[in-house]
Amino acid sequence: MDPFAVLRPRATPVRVRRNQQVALASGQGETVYVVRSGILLLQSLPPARHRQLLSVLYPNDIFCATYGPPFAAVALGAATASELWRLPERTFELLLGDDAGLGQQLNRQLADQHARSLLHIAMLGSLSGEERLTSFLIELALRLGIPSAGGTTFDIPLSRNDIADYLALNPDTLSRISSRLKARGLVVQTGRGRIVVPNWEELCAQTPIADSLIALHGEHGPNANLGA
Amino acid sequence: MDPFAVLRPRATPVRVRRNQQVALASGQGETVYVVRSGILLLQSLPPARHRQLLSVLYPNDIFCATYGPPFAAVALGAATASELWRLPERTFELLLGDDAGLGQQLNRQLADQHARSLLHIAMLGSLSGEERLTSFLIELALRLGIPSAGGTTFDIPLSRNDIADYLALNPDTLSRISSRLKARGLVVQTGRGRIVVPNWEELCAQTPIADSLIALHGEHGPNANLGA
DNA sequence: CGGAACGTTGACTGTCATCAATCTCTGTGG
DNA sequence: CCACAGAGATTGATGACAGTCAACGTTCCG
Repeated sequence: MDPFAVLRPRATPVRVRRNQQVALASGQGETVYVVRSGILLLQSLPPARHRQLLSVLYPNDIFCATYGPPFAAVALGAATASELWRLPERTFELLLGDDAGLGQQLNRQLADQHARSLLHIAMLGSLSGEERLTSFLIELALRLGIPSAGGTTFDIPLSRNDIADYLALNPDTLSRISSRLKARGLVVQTGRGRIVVPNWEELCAQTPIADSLIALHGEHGPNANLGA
Repeated sequence: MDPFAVLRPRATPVRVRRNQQVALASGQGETVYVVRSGILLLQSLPPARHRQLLSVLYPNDIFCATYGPPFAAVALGAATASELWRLPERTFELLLGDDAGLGQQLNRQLADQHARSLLHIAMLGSLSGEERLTSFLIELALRLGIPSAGGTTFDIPLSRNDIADYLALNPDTLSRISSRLKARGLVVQTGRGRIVVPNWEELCAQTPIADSLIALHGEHGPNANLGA
């Protein structure tokens, strides 16, 4: 159930609050992070340019500064209060050497994250703004949604600006798009940052990558039923 | 020098011609491919929609169907005549278990490829069409360029449409952009699909991600000098 | 209550996609 | 060797979508 539980004795737990940044260039040797709970955002901050969110990290996701992208302005920030495990890269590699099964788990995990990045490329490259937002809502519903009376309910852990930067849209444009979705009844807003999807099939019909999203995110949330 | 040479005795060499597709869903068990020479393109072909190139694979890059993205219409095609090594996934995992150093090499390689995907997300998300094309030309120059009299020379192994699909641009728009670059003297065309970059610094100044491109692609080509 | 941050909406602008016409290159056959 | 056909590349005209700027509303702080 918990593929990385074996790391626990060697890991340093780290708690971060919402909007807190996680130090990456820690000086003394590189570090591996394993997300235990919460949601983190990998972002690039090019000078004098819009921030771009590169990926959203969910529990069990792994981030490693050396394995990660070597560009200057990359940072890891918390979208919600989160718990991480921190391991020195050297320790991590020793543990991998000891346990072949762990290495295989690691490969699968990293491959899964890579696949999500590739899907995100396809999203940015070939979908319209409206399709991108519906795709993202489907992703969140799969990860965070809980079945409820009027449909699937979930909180949106990212701010408006975060979502805009993730989907490569302007915050203004994003606001327009989400107003359109609400007007069409595809989503219902119930309180600040809380969303209900009344008709799952109809939402999925709005984007050509619904199947891929279900394949990549469907088995992680508390509601594998949505994939069916 | 050749981190994956140990795979040779267990691998099946596969040769592909330009534009040939590599079968992915091989039925009996999953397969791992290691690129030995040439350039391959990972593409997604959503129904009734534009093709999107997800990544460009260079020698030593690894592709594995299970590790790769699980969406329906993903295919691997050859941009140039190429040679691959094919291994059953099971064999690959056994070899990894035998040799801890190999596992570490594999992790580094996959991490490098993931970093390239993240950089591509940043490209699509935050760069203009013109910046995307110059970034791609820098990438090709780093990988394929050879120093010559008037600057750095290289052949472009992708067709116009391939490049457009990779950069998420329309072929028409791409043509306009490349005409603009030629008019500004940033690149010089010498024959079909052959390019000379007369002024490397000036080309790099056109994109904010030049440093990242050099970090990710600079140590692979025959001209590490460009990174300096 | 006031202020700041964030979100929404409208008017305008710019970039890129689309469609269509023309041009260039390449290979083929007379 | 030249003419021709076909594919691919270029270029122009036009339109749609998203970005920008500005004004207004809302929420959440002190």
